[in-house]
Amino acid sequence: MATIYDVARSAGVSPKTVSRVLNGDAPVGAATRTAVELAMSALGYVPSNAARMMRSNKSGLIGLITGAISMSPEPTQPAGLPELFIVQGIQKALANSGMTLMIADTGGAMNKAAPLINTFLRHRVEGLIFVAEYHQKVALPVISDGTPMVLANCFDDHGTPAILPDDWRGQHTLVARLIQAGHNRIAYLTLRPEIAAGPLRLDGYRTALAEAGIPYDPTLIENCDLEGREGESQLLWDSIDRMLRIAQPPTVFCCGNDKMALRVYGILRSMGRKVPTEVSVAGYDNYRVIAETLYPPLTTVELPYTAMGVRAAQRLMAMISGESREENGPTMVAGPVYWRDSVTERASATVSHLKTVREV
Amino acid sequence: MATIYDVARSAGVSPKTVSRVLNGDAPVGAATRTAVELAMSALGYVPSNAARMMRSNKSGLIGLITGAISMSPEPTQPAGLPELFIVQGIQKALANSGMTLMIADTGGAMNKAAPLINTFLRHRVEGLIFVAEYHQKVALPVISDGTPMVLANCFDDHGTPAILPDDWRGQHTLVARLIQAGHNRIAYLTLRPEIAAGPLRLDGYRTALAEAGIPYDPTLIENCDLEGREGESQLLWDSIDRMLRIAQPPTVFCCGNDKMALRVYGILRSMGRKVPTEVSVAGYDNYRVIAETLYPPLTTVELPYTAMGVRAAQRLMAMISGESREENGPTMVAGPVYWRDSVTERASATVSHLKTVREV
DNA sequence: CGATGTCATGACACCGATGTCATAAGCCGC
DNA sequence: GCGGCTTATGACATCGGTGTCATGACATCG
Repeated sequence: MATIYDVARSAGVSPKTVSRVLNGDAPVGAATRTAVELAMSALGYVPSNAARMMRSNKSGLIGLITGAISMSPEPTQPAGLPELFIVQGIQKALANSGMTLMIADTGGAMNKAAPLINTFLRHRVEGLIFVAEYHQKVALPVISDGTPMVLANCFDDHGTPAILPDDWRGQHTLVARLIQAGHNRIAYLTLRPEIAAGPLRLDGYRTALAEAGIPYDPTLIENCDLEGREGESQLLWDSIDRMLRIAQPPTVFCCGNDKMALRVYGILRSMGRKVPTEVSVAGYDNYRVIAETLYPPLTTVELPYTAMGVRAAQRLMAMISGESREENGPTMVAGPVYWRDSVTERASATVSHLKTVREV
Repeated sequence: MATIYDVARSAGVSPKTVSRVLNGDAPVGAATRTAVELAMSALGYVPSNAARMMRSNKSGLIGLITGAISMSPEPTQPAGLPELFIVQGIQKALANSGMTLMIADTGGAMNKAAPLINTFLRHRVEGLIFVAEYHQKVALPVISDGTPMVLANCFDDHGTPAILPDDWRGQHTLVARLIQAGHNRIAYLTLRPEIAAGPLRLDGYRTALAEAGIPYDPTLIENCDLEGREGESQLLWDSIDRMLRIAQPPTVFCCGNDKMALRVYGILRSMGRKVPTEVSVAGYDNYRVIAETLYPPLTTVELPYTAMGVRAAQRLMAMISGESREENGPTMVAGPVYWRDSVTERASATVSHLKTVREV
């Protein structure tokens, strides 16, 4: 690999002059400049970032640690997708910053995070982002030197800046709109409560009901999330069957996520119930492969992964530039409701203008 | 950030001795060693990769370029997933090599590949991998210096080493098994022919039929892939409706991909046909979110993305170590058929031992 | 006991850029 | 014609590690 000295010799100038042509930080004579540029392209010269970094102490690198590029233990899960979208957002926000993103993977094992952080520190990254697969609490080793770090889709005990989805608001908005559309018997097939999002969303659901003066009915709630284990379809079938038999059956099923909604479609149809004319269905995640491919398309709440990535990158850049080194507290990012055809509007509801709502 | 000189001064030794403790490349006295280690942890010393690289000219970096971390123009597509799996495979294969993976994204625009390659070259990556979203031909700028490169899920005109899915073999194996299971009227709802995989798979289908002595019937073929545009569901409905009305209707629908199969499930059920007792369905991709979530689970062919990633990394490592600098020609990777409950076994077929075949 | 070898350690140069300072040429105003 | 200024360029030190070689203290061997 050619060096700046090779170029200098070939062009008959000093290395420093070549450096000046490269960086344009001082005037260079026109003839000299072209001679240098010629030599550079003739030799296929590419400057070494390592050498540049030695002097400037600026690496131009951002380290990103994620757990889901590697295979998840449960292949049924839409593993990796959330993180992928978050990474997309980060890429997007970083694209024009001149920073290069370095991505490493924990291989699913949290204990690999420490060595990865170390690798990044050796490369003198100017900032670190840790992305989690789902909204959760994490325990990362403390970074002793001052390298700024941001958590995305997770939080810790040390008050590290975090970007989180606003699960409460998402569910609340969805349920409020369902009510607005004339539904008042709203079943909720929930995620398991151990997931951080579970209780938050349930609370959003209850608050929306309460605000509309609709009593909370535990009969319409069922945890149908078995963490991917067998029997989920059966559990769903039984729950739906039970709820449809009660005196005032639900007119809409809110599902913990879109994948559950996909199953609910199949179950309702196998039961001979038409979606959405007889029963409405709503999901959560706006997992597009499912939500837009299903017929009818699924009403759901977007988990604003891309937006979270953008925010994470922006917050990190602010910390790097020293603007807001210690502006603590998590940033909550709410996602819009995507109103599609899986939910009917019932008598006396006048919300036709809500068709396919997109607020980004 | 503490340097090796700080550590040396703090431990009362020379920098070179600290270096020896770090690398263990020469004997160091026990007392000296502990003194150095103490000083290192007290100062929170992290060696600089840049400085190390200056001398050794070994970066320990592998550059990975992908187009699908960024948002695809058509959000309905299962964008990014294939590349994600390929990247998983690459990570897996590289995990124990001591190499660090640097991932960059073209943002979907191919013309951004050149500057990204340049960034990588500045970082003196020891190898490059380019990953494409689907099996296709690409035109990348030639790398003038000797940095080895491997293409994954794509190929070019220069004979750059490439890792490709064996689409012909995949479809061939699936259809051969369908025949073995007693089906001889096999409909094929194809991908659009512009996609590299399209013609390859169709040829695999025809060859399998021919080998079994089953005549090829164009009535059973229809291109139902509108590239994500509107009307795909309608087109599918019409095609299926037409095929089910012909004299000898198909007993199984082979779909160009699993997403199409998801739609076909819905259409068949809306038509009142039971899957799989009345009609069987098969997909392609083993897109697990769909294939395993559907009821009944979908028989499909795996696109061996992870395996392709592993192969790509292995081939690159071989090139880096100089073993097979110029072993040209693409590497074809075949994926197994996942035999699930969406296909019935018909009279006189004795293939019960094939239930859930997994060959990895 | 002197020759040889191993162990433990340090001095110094070097990798490839860039910051600092010096220098020489050309131009201006007085 | 001289001081002062800008322009164009180069010499040299420096960043933080590591390779090479030298050195001194012991241990071993014939």
